[in-house]
Amino acid sequence: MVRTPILNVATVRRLKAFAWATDRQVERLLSHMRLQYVEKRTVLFNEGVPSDSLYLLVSGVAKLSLRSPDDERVLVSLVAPGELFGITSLMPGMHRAFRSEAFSDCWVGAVRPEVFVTTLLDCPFAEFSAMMEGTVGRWFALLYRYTHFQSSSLRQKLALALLELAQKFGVRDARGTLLILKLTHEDLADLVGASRQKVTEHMKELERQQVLLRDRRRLIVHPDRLREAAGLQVEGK
Amino acid sequence: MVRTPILNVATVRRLKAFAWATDRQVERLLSHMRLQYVEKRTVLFNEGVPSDSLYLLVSGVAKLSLRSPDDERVLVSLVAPGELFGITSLMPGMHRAFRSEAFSDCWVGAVRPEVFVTTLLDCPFAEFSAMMEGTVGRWFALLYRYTHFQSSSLRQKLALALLELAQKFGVRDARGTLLILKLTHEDLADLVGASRQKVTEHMKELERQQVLLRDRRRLIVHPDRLREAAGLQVEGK
DNA sequence: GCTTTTTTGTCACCTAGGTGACACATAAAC
DNA sequence: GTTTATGTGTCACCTAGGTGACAAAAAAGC
Repeated sequence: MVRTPILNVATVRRLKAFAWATDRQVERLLSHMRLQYVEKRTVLFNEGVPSDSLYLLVSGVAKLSLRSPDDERVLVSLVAPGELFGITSLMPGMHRAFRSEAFSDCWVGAVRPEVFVTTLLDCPFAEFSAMMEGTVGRWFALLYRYTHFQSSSLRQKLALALLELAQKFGVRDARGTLLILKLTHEDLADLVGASRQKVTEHMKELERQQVLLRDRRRLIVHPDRLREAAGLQVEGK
Repeated sequence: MVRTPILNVATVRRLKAFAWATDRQVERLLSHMRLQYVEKRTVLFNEGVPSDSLYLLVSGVAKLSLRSPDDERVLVSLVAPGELFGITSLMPGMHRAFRSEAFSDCWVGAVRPEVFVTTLLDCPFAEFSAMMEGTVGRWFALLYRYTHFQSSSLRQKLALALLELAQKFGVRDARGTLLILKLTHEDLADLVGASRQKVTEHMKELERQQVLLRDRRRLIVHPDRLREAAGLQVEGK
């Protein structure tokens, strides 16, 4: 039998969670928190699903992971007691970036993000989350790219990087998506952490396969074919 | 001669910046924004320095990069017009994570983060930034680890991962920092994106070098020696 | 236009780390 | 305790990608 832990202001302070909040705020927050026991290996949420809860790890160890293009599991992070996780819930309409599961038996507290924000910050949730999205959202994209780089071949990294660039710097064009910046192979190499020579080889190969072409020093990519050529699943935005 | 761009509400809308803000707010924000021309290759800020400004890229392309353990430059991201960057300034006392420089000639608008937050959100800056730190701060640590993984040897990745774990799960002990979780070599391998076998080899080697030891299935690491053994600079927190 | 510098394309060669295989140690299950 | 499953240590071998070198092509300077 498992003993339910007591979750009060003192416990929260010991966990060093919400360090910046007043006792009053913490109390109010706790009254809205559902405490749950999660057995080792149980999945709390999967990547890609809508995110409607914010979690506080009370005890045990949780794990964040993702599935790479070739179906390997990448362990992104281990979560320690006192940490908040499931942070995508603070951004409107954002889906979970990682899968979360219990690495050991855990006690987890869940709150609705609106409650979290309004009790700790006294500002409308919608405004706060728009702000988050507008500022930190970018970093997410970065984190996304880097975590997916782990366990990818150079070819896939290149594809991922080009897709990101197409999204940021691309304009539609009769032949595909034109990147409005002049990139050398060396720039690309620095971006994906590879040598210039290998990047040249792969770029040539990609041109041969018609997934991209060059007009002087400007790249034109074909996102769908690129995703396909790299063996990434073709996903709707 | 370079023509100074006009920065008004219409321009901001076209750039799709601050999409969530009202015209009134944008106007107020712009009145506090210093517009500056940054010539290609000019460094706007370096990693590690205190961060006191938030930037909006108005035109051109900016670049975020960092110096890896073995002194290579990692290109972390290219910034497109309309993007905010220098986001560390939204977290109290946080230093810049990346170097930022102009990838092409740029026009950049700078604001003080307090002004940014208070005009767009109507909530005290200190509260907002504490909140940011408490929620998103964790991701930064992740992004930090992953960007530094780029261009590191397995040995260094392992060291980086163990240091992070020591910080999260470590308790001081006569012999060093004891990690209060049971990790298999396979877990570590998943964490750094390597094969189990090679992780075993490197762990053995690290034990031989006395930078870590094992008590049953618990690790005890010596952070300073670990940093040294991996050729990471020993930096003050 | 011509010259100089930067970028591209392609070699041949080398190394870090992946893979499979298997023996041994440790821990969990009963 | 015994059995079974899970982790560890260490091979020999293979492959993706790094390195250096150099010629051809493009850009940039002038």
